[in-house]
Amino acid sequence: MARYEGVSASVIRRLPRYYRFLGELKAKGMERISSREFADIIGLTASQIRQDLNCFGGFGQQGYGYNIESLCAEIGRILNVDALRPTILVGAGNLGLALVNHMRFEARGFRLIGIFDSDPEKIGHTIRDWQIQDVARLEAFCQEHHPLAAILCIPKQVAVECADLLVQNGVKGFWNFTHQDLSIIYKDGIAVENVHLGDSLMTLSFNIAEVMDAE
Amino acid sequence: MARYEGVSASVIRRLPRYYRFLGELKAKGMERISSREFADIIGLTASQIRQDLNCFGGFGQQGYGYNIESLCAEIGRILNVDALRPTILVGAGNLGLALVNHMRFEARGFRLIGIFDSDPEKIGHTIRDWQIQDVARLEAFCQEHHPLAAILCIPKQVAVECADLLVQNGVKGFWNFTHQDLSIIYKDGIAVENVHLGDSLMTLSFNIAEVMDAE
DNA sequence: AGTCAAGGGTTAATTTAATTTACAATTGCG
DNA sequence: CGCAATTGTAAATTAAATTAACCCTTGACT
Repeated sequence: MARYEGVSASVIRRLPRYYRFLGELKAKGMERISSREFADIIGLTASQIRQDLNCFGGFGQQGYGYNIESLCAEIGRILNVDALRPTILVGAGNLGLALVNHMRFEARGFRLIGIFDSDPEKIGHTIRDWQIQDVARLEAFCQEHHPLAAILCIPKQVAVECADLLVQNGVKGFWNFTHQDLSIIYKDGIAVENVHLGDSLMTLSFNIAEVMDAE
Repeated sequence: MARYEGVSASVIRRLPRYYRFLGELKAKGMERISSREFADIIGLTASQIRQDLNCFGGFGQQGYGYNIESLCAEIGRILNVDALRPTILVGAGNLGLALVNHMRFEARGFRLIGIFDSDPEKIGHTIRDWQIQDVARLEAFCQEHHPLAAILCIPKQVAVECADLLVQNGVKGFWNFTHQDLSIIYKDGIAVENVHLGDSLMTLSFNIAEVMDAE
């Protein structure tokens, strides 16, 4: 049984936002906040925030509000940001490398343990602390180091083949930047977060057309 | 009046997916498809596809199905992928450059006309066809070349200042990779597409914890 | 030509989810 | 000790997404 079955996906998607804003407030030195103040900052309503949080338990105090530090810690625990799952990157192109250089994986529950690519030009090069390995060694690596998560920045044509191999070797989640919709393939038991940047850009295209027509 | 007021955001967000799959089918040489077949491929139901498309008009033929090429063209027209809006990139770090190198902007309604950064180390360097310019020249550049869209890959602290300057100089839409939620600031008249990769990664963290607990 | 099966257009019905409202219960503070 | 603030929570409301149903057109086959 999953920990939080029945909590809707939209609530889950708001948690990282709460976490992000709370982290900023904490950094500013604030100690407590009411749902109303928080709502103004984050752009929601007070009751929605209270209701979202109550899906997971009561983290506030009546008459006082929420303690920023402890609420932040609670949401971090719900999101499992301390898990430090062994994670690999497959595909060391521009995008993959940008992610390695930019993302604070350790602050979000992931620990990078390997980078793979098929391009002989790239294999052997070192990015930060990691040496790019031949994707041919992927299965052997999995059997030795047991990654739980994988970041896919590879061409669509090889995405399914690669993902299947990883699933068979124990990977439980994908951060998927390929054009292949993996969520269609793995219905249960595997977590997939698709990031379709192209779709996002086209949505923007539509919305720009809308606001320009509205004038 | 906007062109498609009243069409819900979730329908809009499905359009790029339709467009993407139709493009693949077209590339495979297929000519026609029924809503049922398409539903199986894309992972939805036939009637949802019919209903989504009917928000914009009737593109199919009863007893025949949809002509793939013309449906693809229609959706492209709705999404405005032929607009070729003058677009700038602000922030030439790893992520910004990965986007420039990877995204097919021209296929999605955008034409890159300039790249800006504040780092003297970067200014002057050439990426593909574009020379990185000093962000101090941003306003002058806008007044001369009138960009309509901007891709923001800059630190949170300068995001609002930069966005305000661009809005004042006619920019109508942002593809926002900063941690600053711009959609809170610009309610109407400006299109904002936030891409919070950190939030996406945390959502994955939650979902991996869920599937692992479910076992 | 005529018949029939296939399949989209369209409206209605259903289900589900998101949101708001409301108020009792609790706490901090003066 | 009492008041103002503010959460917890359930109920009510609203909105949206989804499914179902059926008519109508089209193309294919005889």
